[in-house]
Amino acid sequence: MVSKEESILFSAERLFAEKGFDGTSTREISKAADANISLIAYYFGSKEKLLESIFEYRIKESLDFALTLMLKEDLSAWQKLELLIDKFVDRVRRLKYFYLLVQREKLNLSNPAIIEIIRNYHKEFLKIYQTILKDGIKQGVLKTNYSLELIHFTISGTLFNSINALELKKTTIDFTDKMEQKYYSDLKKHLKILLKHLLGYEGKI
Amino acid sequence: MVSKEESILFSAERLFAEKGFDGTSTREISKAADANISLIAYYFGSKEKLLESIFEYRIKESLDFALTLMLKEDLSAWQKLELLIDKFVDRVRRLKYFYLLVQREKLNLSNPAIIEIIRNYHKEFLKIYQTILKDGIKQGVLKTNYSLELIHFTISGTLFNSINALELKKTTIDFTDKMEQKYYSDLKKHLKILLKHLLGYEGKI
DNA sequence: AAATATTAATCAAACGATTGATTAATTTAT
DNA sequence: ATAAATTAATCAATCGTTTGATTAATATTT
Repeated sequence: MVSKEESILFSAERLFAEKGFDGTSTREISKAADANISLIAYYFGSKEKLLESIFEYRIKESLDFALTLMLKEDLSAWQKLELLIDKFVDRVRRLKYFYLLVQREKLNLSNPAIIEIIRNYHKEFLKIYQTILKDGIKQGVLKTNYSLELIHFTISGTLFNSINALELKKTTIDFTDKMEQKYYSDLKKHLKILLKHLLGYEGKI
Repeated sequence: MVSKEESILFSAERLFAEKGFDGTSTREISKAADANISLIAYYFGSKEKLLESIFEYRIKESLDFALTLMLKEDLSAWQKLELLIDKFVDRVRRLKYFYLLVQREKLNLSNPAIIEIIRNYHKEFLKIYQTILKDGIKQGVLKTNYSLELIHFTISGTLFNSINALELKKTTIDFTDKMEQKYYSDLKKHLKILLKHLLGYEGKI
């Protein structure tokens, strides 16, 4: 059972992702959540704060997702990178509405609280690369002084473009589970190849 | 001198890019364009059709940009790819508002006419890669059977992420012309390195 | 050449509908 | 009985669009 509060949050997340913040009315949200319109103000304060609540909700679970990865000390630097790719792709796939929303807000820059969250999220990601990379160089398995920011732009850009394109394809072509599965495994492989080249890894993928 | 019609189109392009279609009111557009609000309906029919007009206007000049590149038969396949990168980056930089708008509409999928334009644009781009690649393989300078679509996702994803991030950085850091120049030349270099790896080019960049 | 008719461009004002938000009343749970 | 959750009704503000009128430029007729 989801509470009305959660129902509003999840419905808004999907609608904001699909139609944009300004393209979604509070009445639409309340209808989708099967909740009275005034409950938005009751639980979240306003439509704007509802959007911020969505980010806070999703970001919270996102932080330790990366941290737990770093603690797996039995893995090599390259194995960690592979795991990072796999987990990150799965996560974006699972939370596709939220990450659609993130992409939208990245273009918007209108809500300062959300800009700050995104900025921080970006910084955290670079830290993860940094840590793994340092280990990798010490282990002698990675050799590079490539710009981590450019690498991140390439990885996340490829990931989001691919997933968005898949959703677009789905509107005209009937994708079976098997086809979608292959699409995602091809994508993961491609991302690993990119990292391999950019970080100078010479082992097997 | 720009006509009122052009003034409306350019103002709307900038506002739609910065604040989104739904986040921009017709009154805002008319104010920015210094034109009466009713001129939107007079020249374009509606707010929605104004958006479509912006796409038609920009797409028109975009098509022959790619075609003229293909006609330069004195260049090697790799030189064509380098030129493609350079020109494309310059173009996105010059028309940053329009390409912001394109990114927004890629997430939206609500206007069928615009979806079709974007879909077609994507297809044209793949054709360009295809043609250059075929030449490159024949010339023996490129060797690959890599997915052209994944390559395009990587190139355009990196490009857009980088440019968006630059705009975000500008809101806090004071970027000089020199710094921005370096940012873009680093980006071009990075995109060429990506292509080099993915297409199996072994010459100098 | 002068008078008339037609068109294109622009305007202020108003339209009905929808927006996010709030109120006060009511139901439900503790 | 008190507090928390939910509701229907209502608010002022803004939305995209349309209206009828006016001006200036162009085309047609006399």
